[in-house]
Amino acid sequence: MKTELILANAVSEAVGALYGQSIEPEKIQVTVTRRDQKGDYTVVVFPIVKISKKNPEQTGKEIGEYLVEKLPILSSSETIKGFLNLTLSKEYWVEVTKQSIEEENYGFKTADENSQLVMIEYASPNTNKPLHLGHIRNVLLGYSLSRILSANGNKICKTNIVNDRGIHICKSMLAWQKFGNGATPSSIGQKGDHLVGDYYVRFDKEYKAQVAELKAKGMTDEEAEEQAPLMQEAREMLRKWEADDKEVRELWKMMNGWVYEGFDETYKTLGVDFDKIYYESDTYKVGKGLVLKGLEDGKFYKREDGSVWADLTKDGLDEKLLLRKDGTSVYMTQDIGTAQIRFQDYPIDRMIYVVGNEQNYHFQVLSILLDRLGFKWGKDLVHFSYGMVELPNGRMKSREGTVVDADDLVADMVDTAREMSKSVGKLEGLSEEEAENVYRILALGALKYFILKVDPKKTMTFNPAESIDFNGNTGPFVQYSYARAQSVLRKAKEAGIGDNLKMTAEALEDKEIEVLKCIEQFPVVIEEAGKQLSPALIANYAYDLAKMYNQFYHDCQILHEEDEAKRNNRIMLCRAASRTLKRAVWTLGIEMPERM
RNA sequence: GGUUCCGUAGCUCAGCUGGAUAGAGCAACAGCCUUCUAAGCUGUGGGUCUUGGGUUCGAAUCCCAACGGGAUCACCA
Repeated sequence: MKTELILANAVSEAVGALYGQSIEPEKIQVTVTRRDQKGDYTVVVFPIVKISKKNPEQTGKEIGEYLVEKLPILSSSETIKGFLNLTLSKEYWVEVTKQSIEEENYGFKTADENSQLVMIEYASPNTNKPLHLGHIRNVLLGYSLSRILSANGNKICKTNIVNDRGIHICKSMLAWQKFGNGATPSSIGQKGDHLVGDYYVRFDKEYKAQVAELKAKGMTDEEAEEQAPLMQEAREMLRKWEADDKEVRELWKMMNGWVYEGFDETYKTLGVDFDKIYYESDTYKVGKGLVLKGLEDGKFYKREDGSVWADLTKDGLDEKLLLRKDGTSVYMTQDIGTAQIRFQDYPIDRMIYVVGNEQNYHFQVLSILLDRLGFKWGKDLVHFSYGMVELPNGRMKSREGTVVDADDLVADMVDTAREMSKSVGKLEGLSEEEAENVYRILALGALKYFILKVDPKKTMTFNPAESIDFNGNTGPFVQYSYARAQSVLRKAKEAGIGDNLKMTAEALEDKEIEVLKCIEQFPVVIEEAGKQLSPALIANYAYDLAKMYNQFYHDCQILHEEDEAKRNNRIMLCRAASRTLKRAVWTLGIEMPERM
């Protein structure tokens, strides 16, 4: 049981015994004691004063004395200004260390047959452009959430819905047909998603030229945009695609195939994956069927022009289009279809969509519609909404070429990690291959931590120069703390200091208890992060622990300590701290280097 | 305009369901490498928590309003 809970229960009991009136344990606030005060846990006594009818000092003192008497894990109590500070016994901390080292799943819960199945959708790219910085935030958040929920004992299904159809893909296809000269990823040595993206850009360029030409001949903007031959050809291609034209479909399959290979590579370098990928080309028709059925059942209505709408005015929203007058489906219809198919494939208890906050309204509507159509999780679906990533000079704009490409960014960061490591002269003695792996781990650790440590719903600024920083509140700092601890453990082993050391309460020092207090909080943090769906909570926790450990590490001797009991304690602390760090950071998808 | 999110140090961000003197990092300045990793540690300076009300023993945190900023309100996805 969590320590906070034990203490809250005990206080509740104490209040009953001392003042003859009960108070529920939930109403008692137990928090970790401020670092500058003596004690480990603090009980706020103000709410109890009403029952005790005594002043806060007196009340705290009485409860404190009662608790120390009854609870063996407590060693002392002290009341300051209405805050009852409790100090736990040293034996207790020895026990915590033991648990955190020996329990494989310390702080984590394991899924069983009664666990909820949570499906998490993330990434959701279009197939006409490579992934960019915005996708990175999305993918890292989604993947981290899956790990956090898994650590909280949920069954997880990671999924991705690929938007593989529509006019945007036709634009790429058309430009490639016209200007590509048969270039393929292998023939020109370019990643498939980048190749296809380049032709999307090419389309735009040629199209604009045509529009300009037409306007010069006296057309209005609208006319020119409408009548430009390229746009007409792209529309024609989409019509052919819809009509299952063999040639267009072949081209579509081939080019999408290139894109998927490119995406897979990016996902792999980022260290994320999916259990099931859905494609809109497979799901968009299903939504149409559901909408028509809903129309029959009177849940939606048809306008004179033949378009189908949902009336959401009772829910405080407006009316939403579900099928165009020509009977084709829109975005919303597709999402309904995808939901249906997923529900058939898996017994989903909870659905989480990781999608940017520009779609808040869409998901509000989707939730109501799914609920209306009878999906049991529709009402409670979670739109995990995150803010945009901005650059120091403003939003990313593809037109201005300020989009930060995902692959380029990772490559840049690996380069920086390599340069910095070499200039500091670290990693000497490692093989080229081993060193490269460390650079990769550091670069990704920096990137992931930088993005995950901020509150998802806030728009964040991504400064390429600063994000690659390896000092201060960063991923590499956490990794560094781990690597140092590993180094101590390695050297202890080399020196023949055995594996089965025992921690002893008598030799336990205050500084060590500070670190252990942090380790003891780990299960609480994981649980809280699961409830709040917050990777940021864990990232900041990991930094706190790493910092505290580093401070501890810095001002005491470990291997050079002559007192054997103290030395053993410190080595054990290294082990406990590094394991907890590694476990914490696992939920963020960050790897730990054994040395750096 | 409607809906919604945000506003904390010069900059980037923490601050959980109200609790003690509002915290980190970066940047600036001053120290610390014959000792287990200096990607580190220690210290100094830097704040009207946007503003104004309210709730109460107690508010950065909860409520209301104002101001400022983002997103969205398409037969695009």
